[in-house]
Amino acid sequence: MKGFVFYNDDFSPEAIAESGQCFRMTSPKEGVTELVALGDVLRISDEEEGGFRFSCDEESFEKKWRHYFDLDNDYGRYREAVLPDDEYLKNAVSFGKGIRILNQDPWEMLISFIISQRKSVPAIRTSVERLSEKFGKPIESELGRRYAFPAPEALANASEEELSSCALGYRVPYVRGAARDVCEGRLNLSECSALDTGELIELFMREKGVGIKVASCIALFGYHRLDVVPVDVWMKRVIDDIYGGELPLEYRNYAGVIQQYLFNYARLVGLGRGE
DNA sequence: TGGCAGGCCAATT
DNA sequence: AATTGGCCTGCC
Repeated sequence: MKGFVFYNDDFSPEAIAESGQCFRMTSPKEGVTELVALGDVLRISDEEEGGFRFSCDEESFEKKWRHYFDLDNDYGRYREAVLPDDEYLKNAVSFGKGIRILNQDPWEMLISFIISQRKSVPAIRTSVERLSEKFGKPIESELGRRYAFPAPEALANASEEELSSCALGYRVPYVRGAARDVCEGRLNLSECSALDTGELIELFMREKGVGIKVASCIALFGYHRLDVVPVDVWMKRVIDDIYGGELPLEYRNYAGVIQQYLFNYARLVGLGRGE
């Protein structure tokens, strides 16, 4: 059987797919996860004894996917550093073991999270998928034909009608504006990786349709700024209801990771302490 | 079946 | 500086 088998007990593709940080990763059936990312298609299947079979060769795993899934980072140390009396977070990290913060493409994050406002996760998936089918480059794979996330030029040159047909609603001008800024050099997505986190967020907030929450998602998921906490309605509930208005300062250097465990747990399990 | 979605913008105090 | 209404439309 071809592919490359990887062993790690702190890696759960299915948990990542449901964790709300990515929109093109799904589990068609138990033990199988498929994704389109970085212009490529990948399938991950559970193997015996906690292994994962990646549908790629070892070289592409080492060069591409190891970094994409942040597999060299030890998430155990984050979970072990949970404060002893922080019961809710203890439950959250235990429940969310295997979640990682992906290293996704900043451009895809910019557009995906502009689209995400006032949308449910399934609705976001629908929009991103339609955009890709309409404007993305086809990728022939063993899973069939898939479509890469569209290039900036493709969205910058798209008509309003074409974009509207992807269920973007009032976000059409936001998406097109951001695409044009990237294409025409007003927003350089490579150069801004040199900025410090505050400047990075500030820069993205200059885009129409990008506020503090969306900019924070771009910083965390597109630039791997693990100290950034995107505060959406769920995180607001957690921060207010569980922590009385502020996350403990002890977690500040990796608060984005803690956020991901908390967000995931609150959304999938609930806000009650005992749950 | 209507209300709600992982917000943001612009107008108004 | 802080508050509030309006916004497209898919999904449960």
